[in-house]
Amino acid sequence: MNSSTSTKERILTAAEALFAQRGFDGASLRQLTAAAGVNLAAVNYHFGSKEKLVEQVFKRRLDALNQHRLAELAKVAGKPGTKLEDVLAAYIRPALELSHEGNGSLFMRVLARAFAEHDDTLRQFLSENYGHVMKQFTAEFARLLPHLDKAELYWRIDLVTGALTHAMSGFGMIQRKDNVTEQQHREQTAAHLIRFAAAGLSHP
Amino acid sequence: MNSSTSTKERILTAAEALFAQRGFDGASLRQLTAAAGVNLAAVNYHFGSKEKLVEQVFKRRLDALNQHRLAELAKVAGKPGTKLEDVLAAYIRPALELSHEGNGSLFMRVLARAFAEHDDTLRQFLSENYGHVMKQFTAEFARLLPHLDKAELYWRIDLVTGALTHAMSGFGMIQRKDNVTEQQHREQTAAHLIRFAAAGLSHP
DNA sequence: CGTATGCTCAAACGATCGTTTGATTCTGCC
DNA sequence: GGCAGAATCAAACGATCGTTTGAGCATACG
Repeated sequence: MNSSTSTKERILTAAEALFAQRGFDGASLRQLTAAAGVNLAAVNYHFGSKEKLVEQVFKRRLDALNQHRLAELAKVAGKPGTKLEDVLAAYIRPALELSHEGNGSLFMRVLARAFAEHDDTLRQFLSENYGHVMKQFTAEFARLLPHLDKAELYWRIDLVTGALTHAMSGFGMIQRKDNVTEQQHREQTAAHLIRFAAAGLSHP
Repeated sequence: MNSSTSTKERILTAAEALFAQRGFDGASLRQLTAAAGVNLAAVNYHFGSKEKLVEQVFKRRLDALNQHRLAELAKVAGKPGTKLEDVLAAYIRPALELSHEGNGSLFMRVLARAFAEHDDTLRQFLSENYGHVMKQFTAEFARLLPHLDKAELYWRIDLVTGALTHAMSGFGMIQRKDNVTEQQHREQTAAHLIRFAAAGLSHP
């Protein structure tokens, strides 16, 4: 049924890369299928439409991300010794580590782009996949920050998410230097982000 | 030469709104000119091309934003009594207040979208318009945070910018309630952001 | 008044888009 | 081997895109 990698998988990988570079509208199916080495009609045959393909590109990565995040959260949630930094690490590290799986760093740009596209159907799709994850994290944050009321906590988590999204997309001034590996850079980013977020979350 | 508002101005205003809703690629010149009440050919006549129009949409707002930011910074930079929150206010408030000028809130989405689009020419354009502003703010931050080395400071400013961009675009969980005006909501956002950023910037 | 200039307009151009079609090739099973 | 269904292919479809064209209208100046 498959060659070394299936047509479907090759399309998803090429789509992720091309969407990251050119955007969802900017990347045409002709560029996409050419990069994947498949026929133009393959996308509509396997996915039904370009829009469905976009959803699948997201689903493939977001399912893994959410699973990873919740697994890390489960290790520390509710435990007596848990620190704020531990929960932040469970929230932040899986997102940044997504770039370690093949071509995952491109997905970060896709994700950041999706946030900006502000497309309602896509936004709803993300909300459905993110909703229960955010709920669990918020509950644990609330446990560790009992002096904050709910509204105040929501504000601060939102700002943390903003900083994380920004850092994930790699748009900022901070660029990886040639003498550090991508993994080292990611760990630096995570460490900075966790300390920054912890200070921003817990200040009186 | 002009009607009540000139064709050029009507195009710019309609473009800003439509770009925010549909994106740069998603908004067609036919939708745009129809919304502006002008002829289809007017865009190419007055701006030369769609791409030039995009640049002008940015330039109109970014010039005002940079001017406003630098004016606020000049009030506090180098002064002995200046607090970190004062510099952050000069950095953050003009960005959020951009939404008070007509239809300015739509521009925030356009800006956030431009960050995500990652288009190199647009990125370079933003860098050229932002570069000297960031330099001046960074210098003042460095003065008030002498215990941070340059690399550490860059990291933290980058994260602040991420949180600001996120808050500006209004993508987060935090939505304006019906019982608060837009101005009140913007001031709440600014206050939260400044305190959050101050804690994240100045932590040991 | 005549004319030059700036602007607007309907119409068309070529290009590219996502999608569909129908024939062809590949694959697994009896 | 032969057949059924899945998969791939080249080709074309209609729609929409940004841009260009050339005629028509307005305004200002001699």
